[in-house]
Amino acid sequence: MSARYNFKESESKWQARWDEAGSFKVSEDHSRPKYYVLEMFPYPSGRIHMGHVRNYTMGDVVARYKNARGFNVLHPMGWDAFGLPAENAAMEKGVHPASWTFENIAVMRDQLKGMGLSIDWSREIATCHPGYYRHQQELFIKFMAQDLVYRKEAWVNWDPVDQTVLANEQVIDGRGWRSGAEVEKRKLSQWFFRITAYSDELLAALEGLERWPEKVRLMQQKWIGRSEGARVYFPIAGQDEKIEVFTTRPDTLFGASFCALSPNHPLAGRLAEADPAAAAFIAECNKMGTSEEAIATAEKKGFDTGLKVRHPLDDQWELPLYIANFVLMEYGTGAIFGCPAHDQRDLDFARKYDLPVTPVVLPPDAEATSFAVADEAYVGPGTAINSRFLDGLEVDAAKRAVIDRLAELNAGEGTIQFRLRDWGASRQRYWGCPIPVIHCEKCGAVPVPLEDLPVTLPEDVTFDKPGNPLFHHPTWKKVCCPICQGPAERDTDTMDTFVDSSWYFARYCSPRAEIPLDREAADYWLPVDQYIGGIEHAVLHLLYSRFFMRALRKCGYLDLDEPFAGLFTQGMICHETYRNVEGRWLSPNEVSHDADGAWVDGDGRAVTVGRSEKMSKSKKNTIDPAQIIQTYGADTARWFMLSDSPPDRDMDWTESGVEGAYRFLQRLWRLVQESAEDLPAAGTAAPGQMSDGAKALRQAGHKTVHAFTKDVENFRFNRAVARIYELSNSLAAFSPAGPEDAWAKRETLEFLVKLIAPMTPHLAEELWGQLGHGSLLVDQPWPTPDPALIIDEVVTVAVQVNGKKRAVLELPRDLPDAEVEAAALAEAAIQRSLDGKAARKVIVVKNRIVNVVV
RNA sequence: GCGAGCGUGAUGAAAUUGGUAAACAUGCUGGACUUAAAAUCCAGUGACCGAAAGGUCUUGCGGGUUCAAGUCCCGCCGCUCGCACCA
Repeated sequence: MSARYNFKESESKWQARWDEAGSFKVSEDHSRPKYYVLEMFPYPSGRIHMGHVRNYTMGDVVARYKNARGFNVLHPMGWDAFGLPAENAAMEKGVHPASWTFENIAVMRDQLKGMGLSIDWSREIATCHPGYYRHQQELFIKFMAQDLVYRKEAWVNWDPVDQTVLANEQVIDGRGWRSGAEVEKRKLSQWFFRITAYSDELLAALEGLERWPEKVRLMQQKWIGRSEGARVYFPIAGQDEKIEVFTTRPDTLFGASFCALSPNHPLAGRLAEADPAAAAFIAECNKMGTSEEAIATAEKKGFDTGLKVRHPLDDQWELPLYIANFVLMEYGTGAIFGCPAHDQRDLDFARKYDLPVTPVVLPPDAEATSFAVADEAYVGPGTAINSRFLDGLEVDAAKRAVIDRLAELNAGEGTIQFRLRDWGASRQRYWGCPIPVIHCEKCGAVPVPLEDLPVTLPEDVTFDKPGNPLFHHPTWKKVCCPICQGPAERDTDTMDTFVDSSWYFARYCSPRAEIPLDREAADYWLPVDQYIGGIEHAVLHLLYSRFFMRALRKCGYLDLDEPFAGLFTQGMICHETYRNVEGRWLSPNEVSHDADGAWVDGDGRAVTVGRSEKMSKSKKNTIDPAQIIQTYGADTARWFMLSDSPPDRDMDWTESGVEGAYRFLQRLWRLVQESAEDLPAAGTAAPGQMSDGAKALRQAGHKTVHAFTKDVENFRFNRAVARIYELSNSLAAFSPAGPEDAWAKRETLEFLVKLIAPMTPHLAEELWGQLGHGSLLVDQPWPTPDPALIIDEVVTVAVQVNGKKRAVLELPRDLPDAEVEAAALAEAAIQRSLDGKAARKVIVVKNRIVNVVV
């Protein structure tokens, strides 16, 4: 018997045992309820980071817990393996993206296995493998047939550094989400997923996602951005053309004083061809930055086209038509009507160009004769004024009335506008899923016949010039048209990597199937019961996946709307930051304490300690999990990850915290070592008599099982960990007075070991063996507390006088209120506080508190 | 600007959802063991007054509701995140 727990030996031993036993391999089993636990799959960057450790530890706790509860648990792992970094590595280091990626996967797979995760590795997938992406190509073709994928020429966000198109979701503050380069506008022919076909459904179904964080649902709701309003037509005076406008406030139509076009509006473009001044104005608008600063400070500017438009409800009424810098082509129709009295931007614009400001909504407490708008537009509720047939109507009624009238006159109609736009998914990159389409001059864009899939990536590519290596490849794109057999060209774009991650969770159900999804497997396992990952995917990945589910349904692959029934978003891992005297960032292992306890760098120079921030390479405040696992073991890393900080909150990684976790696990091991010999044999029946101390210990054990279980169910892992500390303190303080007491100790120790099993599985297996069991703990059921033992017979009741605690009483549980009151008033400390005064009122809260009011 | 969240000891945090504020841990202080250190074990640790018994104060700030407020309501202050010229 050694004096210390040898985690290295133990961890590899148990990992091998589980592997031999096939403990985590699962298949469809209709005799048991299923549970699908999934953590967001990693990008194979080369090494796992602390965020992975936290993510996969939490998922593993859920998976192992559900397994012990008798569920058939699917817990798979794979690789989000396409993407730009592989191409960057190819350019920088001259390695092929494929070999770079697969080498990274090999390293990271070993690292993850070292964590002791309960993963069914037989289901591993990599999105860059033809065995995966060939099915994605099939899906793409099926989507095309259902009109869920289409091609159009569009203004796109062009990242000049990465030389590729970005989706709107990937443009952050006018910059590429990956490169950080300022995004340009370009017009290109692109493939789009028709996500807007489901705008309404994606929005409405959010409500049913009860096990999703409110925050994420709200973000998606805003992103989809539904607004009700009207489309209104303004005929151009003297021409046979009309301007189409979207408004959410058709009730303010009689307050209109101008119309304005976006600089990118087709009509604006035509005007610019004839008018150099208009062209100059548009050029100026396009130059303006899209950064948040530029937008916030931008002045409203317009260019008077000289054209007039006629009011849709009064053809004698003409309004000036401007081109205005604040009108977006991407939203609505790219044209607006301006009602300055009730829209702040319109008001700013009207003041600058001296246009009329007519109030048409009267606030509830204002006088029609005196109400006027000065510098602030009125956007609140009220009744219509100066609005002819609408006068006197409330805003909502006025909206309905005006929409009816517009419809009668063929001058407009009620409509619903979404902010969400179709998902542009073409990328001018090599390391992605090739778009399975052939372009033929005669036949157009022709899908590759299914029997010709996969369209594989050529291996002989070069990365010596910017742009798309597939496009530069000498032969790859030259093919025959599948329809007319004439010369044709492959589409040389690849799919956005978010396509890969939009259905991988479904592929895990039948990872080796010859078809994209095996219907039976998908029906059994889906939806994912618990999905866990970072909040950064709140919109992109989670919205695309929800769309994909519906698209798959439409193509007949499965019959489900929502991919993720439960979602948990974890917090980030933070660490202190360090800078040397020159202000350069230093990593935690470049700094140390000197003799006086001050931080110094390797040369003994002073180091400035900054606040704790999200671990990042740029600030060099990362800790390598591999090093931690090497030094302290996987269980310590896992235990610390779950301790202290609530899982949805950011947590601080500290050396002392890890050491504390390590010491505790050692302590648990010693606790079992020291007790094991004196315990009755495993499985011995409960004795009749035991000491009060032993009874109290049993009670503590059963209560802990009860509370711990609830904590795990509710993702309160930090609280669960604290309960283990409490129970182990009780155990350490307990010394059995005889064999009956030792039985209680065994029961409690076994509870403890079973409870920690999902969190520190290797140590738990080891201790289970030490307690004399030959079975694998991973096959043991979750413990069940005795309901009789989780209720106290004696309760502690606080007694207050006027709300201030004056005494604490130990009373039998459920004592009648009158007796509790009598006991409280009889207490000396209470009598002293009352100081002879009579109680005016006594409030008794059962088993909890008494408040004496004087 | 709009929306959401948060604010509790030296620190990470608990608080049965309106009922004993600070569980558990880290750190720190003292002690035991040791030639010494580490490890381990024991005790203490919100602030103030007091020798003690005990008392007073305390959950960002100010009000309110209530027998009772960290928790509910109103108004400020601060921090974090998301969206942002969305008609």
